[in-house]
Amino acid sequence: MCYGADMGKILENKKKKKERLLEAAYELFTAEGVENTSISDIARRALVAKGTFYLYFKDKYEIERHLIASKSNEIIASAFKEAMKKKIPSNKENVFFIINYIIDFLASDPKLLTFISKNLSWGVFTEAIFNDSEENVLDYEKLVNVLIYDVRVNDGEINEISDLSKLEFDTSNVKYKDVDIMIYTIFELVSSTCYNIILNEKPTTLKSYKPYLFGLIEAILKQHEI
Amino acid sequence: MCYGADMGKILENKKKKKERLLEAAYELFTAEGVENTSISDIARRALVAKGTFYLYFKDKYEIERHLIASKSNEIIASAFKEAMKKKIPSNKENVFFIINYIIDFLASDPKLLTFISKNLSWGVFTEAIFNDSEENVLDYEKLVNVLIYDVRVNDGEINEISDLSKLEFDTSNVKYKDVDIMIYTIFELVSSTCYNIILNEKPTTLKSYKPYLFGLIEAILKQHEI
Amino acid sequence: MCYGADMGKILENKKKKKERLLEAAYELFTAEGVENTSISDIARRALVAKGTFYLYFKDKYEIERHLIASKSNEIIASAFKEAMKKKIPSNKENVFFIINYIIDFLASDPKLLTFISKNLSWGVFTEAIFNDSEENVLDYEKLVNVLIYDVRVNDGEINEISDLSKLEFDTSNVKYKDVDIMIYTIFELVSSTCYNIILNEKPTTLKSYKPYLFGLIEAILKQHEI
Amino acid sequence: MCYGADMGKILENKKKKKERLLEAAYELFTAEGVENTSISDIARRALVAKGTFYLYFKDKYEIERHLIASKSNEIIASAFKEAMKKKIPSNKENVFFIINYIIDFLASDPKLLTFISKNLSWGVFTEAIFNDSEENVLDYEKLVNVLIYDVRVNDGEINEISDLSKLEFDTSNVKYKDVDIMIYTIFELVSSTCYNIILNEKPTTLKSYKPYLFGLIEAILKQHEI
DNA sequence: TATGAATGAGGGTTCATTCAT
DNA sequence: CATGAATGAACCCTCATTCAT
Repeated sequence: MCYGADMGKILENKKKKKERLLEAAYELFTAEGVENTSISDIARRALVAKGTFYLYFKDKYEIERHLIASKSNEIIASAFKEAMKKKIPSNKENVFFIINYIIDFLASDPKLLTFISKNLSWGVFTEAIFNDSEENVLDYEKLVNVLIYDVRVNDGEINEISDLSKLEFDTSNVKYKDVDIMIYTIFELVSSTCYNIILNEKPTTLKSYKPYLFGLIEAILKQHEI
Repeated sequence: MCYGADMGKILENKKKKKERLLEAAYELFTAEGVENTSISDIARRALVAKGTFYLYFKDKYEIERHLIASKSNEIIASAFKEAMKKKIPSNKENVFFIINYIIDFLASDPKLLTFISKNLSWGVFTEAIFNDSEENVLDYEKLVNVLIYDVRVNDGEINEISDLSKLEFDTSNVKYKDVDIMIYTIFELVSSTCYNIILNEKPTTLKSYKPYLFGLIEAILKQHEI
Repeated sequence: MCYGADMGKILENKKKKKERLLEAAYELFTAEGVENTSISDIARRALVAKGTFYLYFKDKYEIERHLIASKSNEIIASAFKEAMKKKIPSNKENVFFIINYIIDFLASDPKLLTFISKNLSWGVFTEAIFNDSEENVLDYEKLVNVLIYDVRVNDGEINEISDLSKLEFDTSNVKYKDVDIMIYTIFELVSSTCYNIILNEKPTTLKSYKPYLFGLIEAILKQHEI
Repeated sequence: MCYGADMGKILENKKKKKERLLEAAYELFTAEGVENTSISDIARRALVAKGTFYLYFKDKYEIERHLIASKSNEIIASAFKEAMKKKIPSNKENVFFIINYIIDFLASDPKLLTFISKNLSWGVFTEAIFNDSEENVLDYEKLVNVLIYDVRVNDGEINEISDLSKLEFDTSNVKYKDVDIMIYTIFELVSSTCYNIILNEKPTTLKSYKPYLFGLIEAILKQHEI
């Protein structure tokens, strides 16, 4: 029948379908919750037959994992990009900028926050970073650099990502030990405390909480200073 | 269903049916997850007819809330009790003792940790404390005292629980401001960071993480010192 | 998309399934009553999976409405067709013929009578006629013509169905006012009185009741003569 | 235990419970519909244990039949009583008065109408009259007298109720044949036509319909005049 | 590839009925 | 007589998954 169409178009179409499924799923997940969304719903919204879903994803949870990974990376990558632009010289200021960027981003999109936070943990996060061979993968190495080192770092010297604790750059007069633990702690502190505060303004508002939060992050950095 | 001859057992069952349902639900929730547990499963495991479930609980989530509240309170209450026994004079030491107790308790019961952590947030926690008029209710007031004030505090002076931030006792030479935010932060920090560490020993072991954690708690306390 | 080759077959099959469901439902409704028939029963009898039912009908009552409408229309349409064939010149005789036809039809199929009479009211009847855009729809306009006007009526002149009371054709020397009320009264009288008489022969037999009934219908017609 | 109490009180209490159950059922049936009312609901509203229901009624439908019979009789009896009071000399006027009374009564209580009309047919009606040995039984004989004979009728002459067709009183100058059929027709005509008209004002209002209705009743009476 | 009709297991929920007290 | 906890069958409905087209 229609098999005379050129292959490029078909492939493009295929890609588009996956994209549409992801998009549809995201809209439904954020609006109704993952548990209240059926594969039928997703397919219907993507204007795709139900059976087609299974050509791209195993089940609802695979699409969920995809979304969590890509949405997280999206946020972090854009924070990272903005930080790069600013060329902030101080490590601490860089960390602050990035975290502040992420918090404000999530505060401006509570549905995304709800979706991400209910599912995202540091475990999922690092898993996504290291295991996902897809296009959205974040360069964790660079992230760390932006977060805690001066951007003038020599790239060539960091290639053993899984051994972050050994990263000790001399790019400023401050060095850190146990960088992975440090990042882990910051990540968990920020995500867990901000969730309620953004969504319910409890026990206080985001604005009035930030001084405490950044004070603590400073303390975490100090803890790991050598 | 055939109950056999022993009437005493029937009576026992009647009295403890709710207990049995809670117990069965807890076992299934921790083993299979809440979403993968059906009311049928719970009833079957509790050796009770499916319809009987509805005599005690509205749905799966009511039983879940019950369990979260009671299990949390159990832990916190026993930590609190132990702390009382010790009569630790210093506030900081008290806080450290209680948090350490809870962490070790959860580390010794990973199933409980999985269940609690997936469901417990500070919001649920305080809700449980303030709204639940059931038997397991924790005395939040005393908890706060144990956590941050000297135990010799005069109880009569604290009765406005909802205005925790105004509690400023002169029982030690240290006073705190924004106590609710302080507790919130500690709670979220501890629960979110310990989850992965206990269950996966990632990014490090509990033992090696504790110094960082308690260092941070100390920083939080210092932040709120007046 | 392009798989339209055997769509005809699929659609035909679908139509058959709907038919089977309707048939099964009808048999069960007449034998056991609507309230005593479950969707499971209907699906089982239609040799179809339970879930399949929901592909065609929202619930038991949708199928019931379908059946009432189609069965009623079937009867009335065939009465109407027969009357057309006869080319009876007198209005009154036309009305008598049609009503008599319907009564005899129902008397010959008590199950249908039970089903129809328990559910059919004039409200349902007219609703079916005007709102249902399906294949079984009766041409109410023509029905009215056959019932009370000479069949030589010029169709073009009647197109405002909702304003039946204004239909006043000069096709015979008799005109009627309040035609809708007239039809309503005849409909209700016939259906309510015949129900017991056909099913129980109480308080008399159908044969001996007919003179009274048709005498009354004549009186109704006379009431509305202008 | 309480078996020392006098029997009168116990019996009275028993009667009260039955009464309460009937009352509760009526309220629920009219408000929610019979099918949407459970035995639990009835018992709860009657402030009686669920098991107690079964001491008085076999099931929901027994209580329904009770109610239909008693409510119908209530209406008819009060119409009858009012007619007696008026001492209307003419048969026709008597019939008109009673029917008008009933129609207006039902029009003023649509919930009762819904309940009665969905269930009441002439069959149920006469069954109730003849089979029910309870307190609310209507004196059908007197009813007929009031409806179609002068009230000065000699009671002694009518005692074969089941042979109503033989009742031919000389109390006015008008005699009727086939009285049972006559009453049947009037009953069915009135109840079926008034249902929609009262509840939906379709196809017209009650007020504007009455002339037609009473015209027809007059025609029915005339049909049976000897 | 793509489709969407069909499936049927399994979930939640209700409720008439029983029965030990 | 009265109770009401317990039962479990039966209901409705959803939905992941399959498969012929």
